[in-house]
Amino acid sequence: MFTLAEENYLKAIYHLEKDSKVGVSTNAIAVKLNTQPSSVTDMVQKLANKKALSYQKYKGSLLTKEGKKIAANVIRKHRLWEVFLVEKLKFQWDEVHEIAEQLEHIKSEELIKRLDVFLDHPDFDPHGDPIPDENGIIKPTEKKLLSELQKDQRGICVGVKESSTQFLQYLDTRNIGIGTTIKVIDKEEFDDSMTIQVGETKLHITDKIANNLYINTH
Amino acid sequence: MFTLAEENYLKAIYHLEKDSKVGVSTNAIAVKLNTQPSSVTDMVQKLANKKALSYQKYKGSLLTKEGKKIAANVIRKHRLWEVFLVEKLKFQWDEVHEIAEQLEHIKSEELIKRLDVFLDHPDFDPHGDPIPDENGIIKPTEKKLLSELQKDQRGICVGVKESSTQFLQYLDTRNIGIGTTIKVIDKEEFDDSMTIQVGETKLHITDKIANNLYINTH
DNA sequence: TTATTAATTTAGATAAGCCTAAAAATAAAA
DNA sequence: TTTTATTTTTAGGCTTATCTAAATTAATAA
Ligand SMILES: [Mn+2]
Ligand SMILES: [Mn+2]
Ligand SMILES: [Mn+2]
Ligand SMILES: [Mn+2]
Repeated sequence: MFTLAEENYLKAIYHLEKDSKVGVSTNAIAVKLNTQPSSVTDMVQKLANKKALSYQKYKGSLLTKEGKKIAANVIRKHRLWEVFLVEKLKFQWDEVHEIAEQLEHIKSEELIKRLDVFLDHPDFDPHGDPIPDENGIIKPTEKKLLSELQKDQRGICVGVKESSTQFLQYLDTRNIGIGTTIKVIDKEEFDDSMTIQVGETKLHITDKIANNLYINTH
Repeated sequence: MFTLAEENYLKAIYHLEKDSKVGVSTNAIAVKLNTQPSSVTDMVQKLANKKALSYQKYKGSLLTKEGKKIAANVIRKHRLWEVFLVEKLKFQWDEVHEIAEQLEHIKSEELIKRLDVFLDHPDFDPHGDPIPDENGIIKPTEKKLLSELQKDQRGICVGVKESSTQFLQYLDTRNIGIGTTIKVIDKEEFDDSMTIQVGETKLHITDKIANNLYINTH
């Protein structure tokens, strides 16, 4: 059994591991969890004892198979609850993360099984993030950043990379959401800004925006 | 703000206070929460500092207005979640308590407000217990114990006093639930057992059963 | 009313999860 | 390859929520 704090560490390390094959640094974990590096050292040593990750002094941490499974399951719960909050309780997509941070730690296999059924086995959360299955498997999806699109290319917005309230509300006011069709009208090489078409309206966006929107071009 | 542990103490004291106007004894709280009396002393002193209850050495504890409000709100959340689990996720009524014990501590006013709407403002939980409103008010309901009924009286089962899995499953196998009409066919003075009619079938029950079923005779 | 028993509190520990400050190891720069 | 800077760990503390054992107070019985 893993405590709430332990689950949060595993989840953080899971997200940080994503790209790098090399050990996740103690400092990176500390930044992500808003704690001190010394606290992280304590905890990763504990998690190493519990076989949830492998850890070598000064070399960082890597989740074990077991650790990955725990982390993926917490993420599964987080995202299923977010779907529930948006689909059933009619929350906005920028309001659900904090609550899901709490709900993801509720312990009951049966609860999640039934929630999944109740929500009709959703594949993605309200931010377009994929929901791992019961075994922690995430099926890969076709998507690229809007910034990677060329002039005149079009696609459907399938997710956000950032999901801060600020960014989500920015998108809301511009009528951009999951499912929205976006076409690149023009790209400015100098500052990587672009003009896009959303519905009837043209919009000029900075690279920061274009780097945080996932698009499916198929 | 109150911690999970503090909320559990307040809830326990709230339930224990129900009848007695006198202070709730330290030992009673310890028994209810399955802790040692010394732990209770520590905690009630802390809660007294936080103005959630009044406490005098050797005299027990009594919730303040504030303490009662916190407790009632936790109970409100517990019962709303139980309704959700049974009505929406199709859990049995004997399966929901443990999960609700966790869910009751999720912190979000908005969540509960919306859950209440989603469930269509239920007045009672799956065990027939009343759900306090946003102000912690519980409207009094007409009910008496089945054991208080006289021969030939009839009524509708509106709640259970005990709600252990064992008892709830006992009722399930005998087709007794909230809403079931029960008629007293006969009462045995010697051991307080009774014969009751449930649907087409007659059933002989002990005083222990009759003392744990709430009946509305109107 | 005194002696005994029961209830309650205090004292002192422990584990989890965090912190600050100092020491040690590694990485980067000169 | 030294020196310097950065990262990471260790040492020592703190808070919350527990516990056990001992002391104290209240209740009950003789
Ligand atoms: Mn989220
Ligand atoms: Mn999300
Ligand atoms: Mn319950
Ligand atoms: Mn209930």
